[in-house]
Amino acid sequence: MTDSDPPAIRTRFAPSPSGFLHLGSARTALFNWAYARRHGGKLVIRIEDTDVERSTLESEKAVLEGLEWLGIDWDEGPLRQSERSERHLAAVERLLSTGHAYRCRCTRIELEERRTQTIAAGRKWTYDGLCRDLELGDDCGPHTVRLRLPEHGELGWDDAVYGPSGQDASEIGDRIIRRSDGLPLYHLAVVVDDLEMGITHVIRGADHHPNTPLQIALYRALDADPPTFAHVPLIVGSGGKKLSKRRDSVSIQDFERDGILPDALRNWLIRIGWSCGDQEIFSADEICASFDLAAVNRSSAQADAEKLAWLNQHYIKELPNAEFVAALMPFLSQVTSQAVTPSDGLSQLVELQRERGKTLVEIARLSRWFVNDTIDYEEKAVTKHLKPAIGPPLRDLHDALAKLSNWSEESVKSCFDAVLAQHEDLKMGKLAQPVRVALTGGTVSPGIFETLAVLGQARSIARVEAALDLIPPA
RNA sequence: GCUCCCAUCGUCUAGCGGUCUAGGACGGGGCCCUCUCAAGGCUCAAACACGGGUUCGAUUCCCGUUGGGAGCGCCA
Repeated sequence: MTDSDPPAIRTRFAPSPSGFLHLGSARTALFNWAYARRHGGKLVIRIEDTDVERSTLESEKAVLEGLEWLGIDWDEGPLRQSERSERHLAAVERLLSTGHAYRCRCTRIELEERRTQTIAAGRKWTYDGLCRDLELGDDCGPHTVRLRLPEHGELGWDDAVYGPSGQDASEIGDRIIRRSDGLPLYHLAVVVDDLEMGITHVIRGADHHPNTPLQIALYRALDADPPTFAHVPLIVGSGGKKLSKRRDSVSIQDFERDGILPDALRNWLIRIGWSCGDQEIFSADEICASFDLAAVNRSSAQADAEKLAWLNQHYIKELPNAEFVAALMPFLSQVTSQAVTPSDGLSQLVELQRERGKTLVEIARLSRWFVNDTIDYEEKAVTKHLKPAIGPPLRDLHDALAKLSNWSEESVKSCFDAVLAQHEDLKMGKLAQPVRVALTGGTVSPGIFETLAVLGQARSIARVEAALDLIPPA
């Protein structure tokens, strides 16, 4: 590599491990991943776990598993920010020695007092600089360290999404970068980490946009070039309000539990705040081939569950049979107390149910009649369709079905044809629904011949027989 | 309160001064198909927040209003 080569692209995803992978974080991760993949770069994972109160190993695991489930793979990490505090502190010392930072003795209570006064006077609070020129040494007692900002001057950058952005240094004020207990603060840690990890593109939520001027100042004080920043619009809930844990599904695990396919969720997320012509369906490869920061929107977007459902059904319809059966298995187990095992019948059933449900949960629910030997009859269905008049034709159908020596959609259909011919006033609909109730307990199922075929002769006949007994006497 | 950001159908979006009687998708309505439910096909309704400029011409550029959002910690 020569000096003129552009540096290889390195993006990062830096979640704080708060118990689960949040929807918004997941999309940020996806954008970082897509951008790195698109440009042959690397994605680095860094766990921002300096908040010991909230950070646990389990929650870190949950976040990582969420990424894997979504199909997001990374090249380096996970690194832990908590293990890098020496590097952060070294940077503070450097800043101190170059005069870009100074020690501050102001206490929390003093600060709080001055802040409330300023705000009461209707002014924005920035540090008033009391310790700024005191040139306090390390022996000055309990103290924090503050970054020394220029009095004035634009702290600007060209955001890859928002375009030219920035704020005047006077709006920021001298901010604390090392706490009085000696621990580094977030903004300092982030800048040092991104710098030392060689991150070229910081793609993160737009909630960080207002924090960026401070970080620009930090890069300058550290005598380093800032990376490219790209702030992506926030995902909001219905009504444009903040996503709430109560109202909305906010954790990736929620979607998995609700029977959403990872391909569908990934497709849904990538299209929130980003588009590529009229294309709606994006495979992982297509995302990697076409994702572009310049096409990212600037306004926050609502998460639309209906669109996700549609995408999910689309991917359900495309899933290879074996994968579909495997994906459905745990959901089937939830709707029956019987053991569910893969079988030819199950493989066939799944083909019939593909287009009848939008989630795995829904498809499992629609398939209860197949995996359960005991039928839950819907009372309304029974009283409506199992009436005395249907007794004789149903009996005839039963007998015809019982005589069949080869069991198939075609042979079963011939039995229906025969019964219909025998009973002149009987229409297909009048016969099919009672049979459907007999087989499934309800009024909803795939085509009646297909349902019979997949259920098999023995089970079908037994169920029709049982239904015959449910018909009240005339 | 202060600073910053955002603003096209209900929702996600296309549009980068004339191509806009504003396109696509989800959702909604209707029709067709039909043994139920779906799926599928066809079809309809639905938006440039408002007010000023700039311009021969604004959805597109500028300013303001309104509405939303974010940030203002010895949290991350």
